[in-house]
Amino acid sequence: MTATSEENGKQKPYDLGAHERALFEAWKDAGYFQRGEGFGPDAGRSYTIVIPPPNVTGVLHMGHALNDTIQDACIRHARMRGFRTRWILGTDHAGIATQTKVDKHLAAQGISRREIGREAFIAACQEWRLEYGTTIVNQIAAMGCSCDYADEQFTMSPEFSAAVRKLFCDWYHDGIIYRGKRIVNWCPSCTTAIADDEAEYEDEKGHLWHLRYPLTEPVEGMEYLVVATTRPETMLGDTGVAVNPSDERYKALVGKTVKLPLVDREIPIIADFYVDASFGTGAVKVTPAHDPNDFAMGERAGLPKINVFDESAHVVDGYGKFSGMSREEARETVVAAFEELGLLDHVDDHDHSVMHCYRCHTTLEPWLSEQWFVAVDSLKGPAAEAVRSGEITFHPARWGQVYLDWLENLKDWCISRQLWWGHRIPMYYCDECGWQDASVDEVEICPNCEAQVRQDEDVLDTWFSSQLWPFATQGWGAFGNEAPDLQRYYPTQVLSTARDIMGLWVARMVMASEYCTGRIPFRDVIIHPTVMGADGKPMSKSRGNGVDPLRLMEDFGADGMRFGLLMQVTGAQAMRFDEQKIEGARNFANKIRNAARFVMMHLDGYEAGAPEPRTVADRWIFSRLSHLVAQVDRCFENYEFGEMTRALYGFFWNEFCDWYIEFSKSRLGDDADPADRAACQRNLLFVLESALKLLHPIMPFITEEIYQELPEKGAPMIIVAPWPDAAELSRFEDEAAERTIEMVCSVVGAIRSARSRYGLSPRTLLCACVKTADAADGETLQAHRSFIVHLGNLEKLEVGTALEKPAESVVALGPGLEVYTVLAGHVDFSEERARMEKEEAKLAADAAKLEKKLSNEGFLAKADPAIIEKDRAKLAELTDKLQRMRAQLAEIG
RNA sequence: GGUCGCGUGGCGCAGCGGGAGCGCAGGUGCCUUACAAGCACAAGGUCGGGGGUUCAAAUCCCUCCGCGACCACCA
Repeated sequence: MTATSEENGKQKPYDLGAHERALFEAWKDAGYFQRGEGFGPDAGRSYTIVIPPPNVTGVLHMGHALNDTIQDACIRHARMRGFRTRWILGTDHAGIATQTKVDKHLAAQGISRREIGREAFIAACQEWRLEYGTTIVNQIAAMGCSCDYADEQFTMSPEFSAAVRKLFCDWYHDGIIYRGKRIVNWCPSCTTAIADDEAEYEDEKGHLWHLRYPLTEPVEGMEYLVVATTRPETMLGDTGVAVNPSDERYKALVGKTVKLPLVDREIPIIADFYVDASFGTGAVKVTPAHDPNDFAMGERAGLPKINVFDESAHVVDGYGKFSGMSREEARETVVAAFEELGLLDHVDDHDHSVMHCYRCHTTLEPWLSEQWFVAVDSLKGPAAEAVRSGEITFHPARWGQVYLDWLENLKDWCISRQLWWGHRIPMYYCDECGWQDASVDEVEICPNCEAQVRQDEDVLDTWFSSQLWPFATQGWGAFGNEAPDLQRYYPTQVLSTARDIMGLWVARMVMASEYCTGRIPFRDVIIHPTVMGADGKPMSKSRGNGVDPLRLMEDFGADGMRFGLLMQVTGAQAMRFDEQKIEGARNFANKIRNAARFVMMHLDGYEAGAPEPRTVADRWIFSRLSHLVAQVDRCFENYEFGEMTRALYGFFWNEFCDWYIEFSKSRLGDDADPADRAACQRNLLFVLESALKLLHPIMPFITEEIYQELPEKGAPMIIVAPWPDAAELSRFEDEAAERTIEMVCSVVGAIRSARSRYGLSPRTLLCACVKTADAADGETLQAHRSFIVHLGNLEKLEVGTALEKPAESVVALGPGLEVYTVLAGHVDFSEERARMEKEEAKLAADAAKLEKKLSNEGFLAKADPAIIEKDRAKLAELTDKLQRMRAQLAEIG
């Protein structure tokens, strides 16, 4: 929907890797992409998403890649939760974008649009659409997006056209659509009106010309009035000069007239509060036909509106030598003429912003013309209320205010475009009797006098049809609110989009939906951050900082790109694209594959059964899994995708792989207890399968691929496998187990650290002993000695409360325990001493800081007792550790 | 002009009132039979400047500086 112009080159469709393509086809063939029936307790609830329809001639860019990943994650999550899901896919005809492209294409063959005429041109557009329209849909498929490909929509399909005509007629008959002669932003190159939102401002260096306008009759000795303007050429259409009514300098002049030079027109001097007395000379030339503010002043003062430019911005007939000149020529000539007449007072440099066409970048001309408008006053109230009442929620929430501000400042919307590619305005006119009406059906004969009628030549703004997207895609045009799909799948749940079309599209959908269906179009609006280039600037061709998502998929896989993109999502308004993150995600996918391989290759003698925590390691990983599920659920609820990916990554890599799989190794060997091995196998599978499910919305391909290899599975494919139940898993939460594993890990870490400090190979077998202050801790460690022996690569491990420090050993202090690693012959005691002194100093400093805090009366009086208690415990631990460290130091002398 | 976002170790970011974290890059040691797209260990920051609120501030408020977006627009 946001414009991407890939110049007429045909984009090579992304070639899915063999695995990805096969999985995609399997999902599609099984019908999982189509309107789902749902399952489980939520089967009655619908979850619909409409894709922001990309331009039919567009190609996938990073914005789409991010946005479509977000939507696919949401819809896959909902599908696994058992909702009736539907992700509506389709493309936008993109009036001006497509027309420009086809125009260029024809021009390259020496064909002009005007020569071949409207019908032939539209046929050319259709041809173009058929040729290129599948490109972006295939690219979306390559990403693995689970859209309803079997029911692809198009904003100019017959069904959609019927909806567009219906709304136009309804609004016309309700008096919401009206025709008027107004100033519009006119593109002289595209020769069409452009909506305010479609105009782009660019700062330009310009001049402020000070022109003398001779008074018709001198007033109080004044012969002339000096006006300041940035656009001298428009003076040909001046019909007045305005000053501020409270401006003392000009009070005597109000009501008098000046003789407009060059055209010799006598025009009045009027007073209007719009004029800023402090700017320029305080006197403004008024050109109602070529400036929106002048138009307004002209209306107030009843000035005539004289159009001096034609549709291509050349001076119209009747202006002598100026006629036929372009804007630029006319400017030079007018200024020269003033200079010649001695009426050019002076010229200042002046920077100002100038409107340009968002399509072709031609400078826009404010131009008076007959156009169709939508009166927004009656529409904006309900649209604002929907957000104010919380019926529609923005994520992040602050965008709600931006939305409301946009509505607040909304002015009537110019919907007519002087293009050919688009929905032709369904207005019919009888030139014989003057009959005119809007009609849903085609009209050929005047119902009044039976003469031939003609249809309006203009087409509608593309956004006019886009605003119907959530419901016109569901049968509203043909069946109104009774449409079966509408009843089942409306309102939609989530709309995810970029912020630049918040007003243009989001707000208009709300207004249209409230009017047409009486309901909101969606409940949650996700405004995702803008993907910036590596330099922090918006991606653009001219900057050359763009990244092609197709290339990313080739290099890192669709899963890698998806996960890597979501990892970078923050609540901020922009994200700086970092390809290293995509690479990291690819590595993560590889890690998942390898972990799965490990689990699968240790299934000898596997027997199916329920997961059952048997060891503390089991209890620990189950507890961690339970927390993870709850966290991922929370992230989905709040649409926090960055946090979600970080949580999944951390769990899978740093907990499941780094520790749980390592713990498992000693339980899976030939000499292991068969009952424990069986439990371990089941538990590994259980955690793996759960993690795969949690990862599936983001990494659909690899998770499905592995799921298919699992020895048993609860669903034919993971895409419809039931989502892990946080409430059910919460019974596994086990703080004691988490603490125990923390202790075990810290002992292993102490041994590894000692080994590494002295440059010993991890293969060197060592002896260690752990002295605990608490007998229970000793027993716990004893119970897990195989883990410690295994991960610490020990040949001997002693645990006890009354152990002596072994000779030739180094020490590490933990809470209530001392880990001695024997490094016979390797220890450098001076180095060891230095290290321990450094640690002692740190402990002393930390303890002192805490002591100071705990002796602060204000703190004791006002702080949360739980905090105080925590700090006291912390201090006790630090003090204890400090004493033991000092004892250790004394011992080594 | 208005509104909003961002300034945290070399880089990209998380944390948003009570112990400064993650990823990448860089360092050291390892091809430990799931994974070198890997493993282990270690190093690295007075959280943009200043002021305020608080027992307590990276976290809240004000202000300044720097970067950026959006909306409006001055003839």
